[in-house]
Amino acid sequence: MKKRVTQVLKKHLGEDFVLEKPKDLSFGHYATPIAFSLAKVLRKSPMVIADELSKKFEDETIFESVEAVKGYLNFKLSDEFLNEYANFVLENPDRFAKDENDETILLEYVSANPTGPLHIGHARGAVIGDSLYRIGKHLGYKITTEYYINDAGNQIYLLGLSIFLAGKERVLREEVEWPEEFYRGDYIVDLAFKAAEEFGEDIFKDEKNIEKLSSWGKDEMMELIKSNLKDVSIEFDNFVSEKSLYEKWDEVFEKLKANDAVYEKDGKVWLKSTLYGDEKDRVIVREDGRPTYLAGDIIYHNDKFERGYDRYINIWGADHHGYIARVKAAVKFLGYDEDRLEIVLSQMVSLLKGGEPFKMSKRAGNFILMSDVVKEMGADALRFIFLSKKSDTHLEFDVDILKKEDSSNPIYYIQYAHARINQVFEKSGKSFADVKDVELKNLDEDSKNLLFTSFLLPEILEDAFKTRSLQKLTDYLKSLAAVLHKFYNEHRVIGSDKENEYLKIFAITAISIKTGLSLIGIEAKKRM
RNA sequence: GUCCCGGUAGCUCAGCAGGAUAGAGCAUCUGAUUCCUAAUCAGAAGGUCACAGGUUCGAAUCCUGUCCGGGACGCCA
Repeated sequence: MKKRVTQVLKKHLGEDFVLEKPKDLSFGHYATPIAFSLAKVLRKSPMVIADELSKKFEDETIFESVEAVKGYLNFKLSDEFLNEYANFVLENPDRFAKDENDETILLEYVSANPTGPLHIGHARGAVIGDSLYRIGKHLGYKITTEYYINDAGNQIYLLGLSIFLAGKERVLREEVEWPEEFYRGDYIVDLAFKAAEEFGEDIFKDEKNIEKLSSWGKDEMMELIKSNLKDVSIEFDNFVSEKSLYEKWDEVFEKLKANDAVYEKDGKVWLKSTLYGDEKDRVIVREDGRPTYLAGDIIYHNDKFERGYDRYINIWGADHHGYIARVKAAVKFLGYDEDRLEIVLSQMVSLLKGGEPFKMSKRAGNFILMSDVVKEMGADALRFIFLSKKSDTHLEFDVDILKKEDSSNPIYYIQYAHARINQVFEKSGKSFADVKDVELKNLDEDSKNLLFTSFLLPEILEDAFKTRSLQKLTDYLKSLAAVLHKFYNEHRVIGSDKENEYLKIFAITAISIKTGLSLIGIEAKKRM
């Protein structure tokens, strides 16, 4: 809809104008303050300019009126246009708000260490990533999702060691001296018992088995993580193992050397990341020859760029923000355009329950488990709350409030709007198809408003995706539901002389809500 | 000390590629149901947009500085 309007405006106003939605719909459906910016150039008052410009639109059937008000140019869409667009949506409900884009995107998210279950912080990134994927795909982008498994390095050894020691202590009932660093939490003990079942208790007698337990434990944890994700309807296209990438280390290292990106000092190899805006140079190979974590990420990003996507999006926890500069520097050293790599940060989450801090799970070693929260409030509510706030700001919420089944819970509010429409259709004995060909004309303001608001989905999606601001979609769904509820309270549908017109508009609204909800991973209910 | 995020209604937050009277939900108060689900709606009340300068016809929005809160500043991942 916005595209059509933009096209018509370009014809008369040129390329350069800002199209906005007036705060008050009574001004019009769209507006532009172009006269203000032209005022300086033309040395005329904005009012006069707007007045002159408005006359240019007299022959456009898409608008019912184009008015100049206090320097603004306000556009009201015509019934003719709205009806035509409504027909288009009802003919192709599955294609509503779909678009075509050639851009290919590699979206990496979650990528939590396979050393324990997912916690609430991971969940936020997971939900944002998944919804970005759903929306992007709907808009036609070719998106691949990927999970980077940190299965190399010290933390995997620590996992194996923790299981080993827990086995000694709890299965073999031996005295154990715990090191300073290890994974706590009852899930480690569970793993120890499971390992005893699978390999026999003797596995805890020889330290040589730690490696085996590491690898086995990592696989167990990946399965657990996948099932945590599945509980909120998230699946990945690819899983990439850090360990397997090291085969390419020599090759990548040569490339860095060839591009004069590294030097040796104190027996270590450093990346000259300072040259590209990092605070200091970073070690990528230690004195003992073991590559650092950054080395793995360099290989990984080299691998990503070799696969030739147009754009790379990483969703990271905000505690990694200091890491951005060095990875971008590495990408540049590898000869790729670092602007194609975009990092979306997901900030910290604080949870309350009944006004008190949400209890941390002893099972997880004092983290708030994603699975506990899902159990507490349900996947839909969790998804919704995470998506309704900007990703890069702190978020605090109370699970008890999101659990209530009334207006304080936006999900029920939206679901109820969708259910109401379906119940009206059911009561009327008609289907969407029955009202498809009804002509909408002489629409009253309320009808027009509901129809227009329902039509906004495509432009909202585009805006939300391009700015990576998914709260725009949840906000929109709330406001669309509000317009529907208001309409419902003020107009009787069944039995009115406009029954079929109203039903047709309701059908459009339902399609918009259902489509919007599906893109944030929530199924629209037909009855509540 | 450096960097990142934030400071908008009692609470949780939108708005911030400058634009019409700063919004929503919750909480508080008042009202609406013989009628398609009241899981709803209508209305009231609630604001020095942290502070101070600057740019502009116009600033919550952009720039500078200050204050306050959170986070990051590993050869951990």
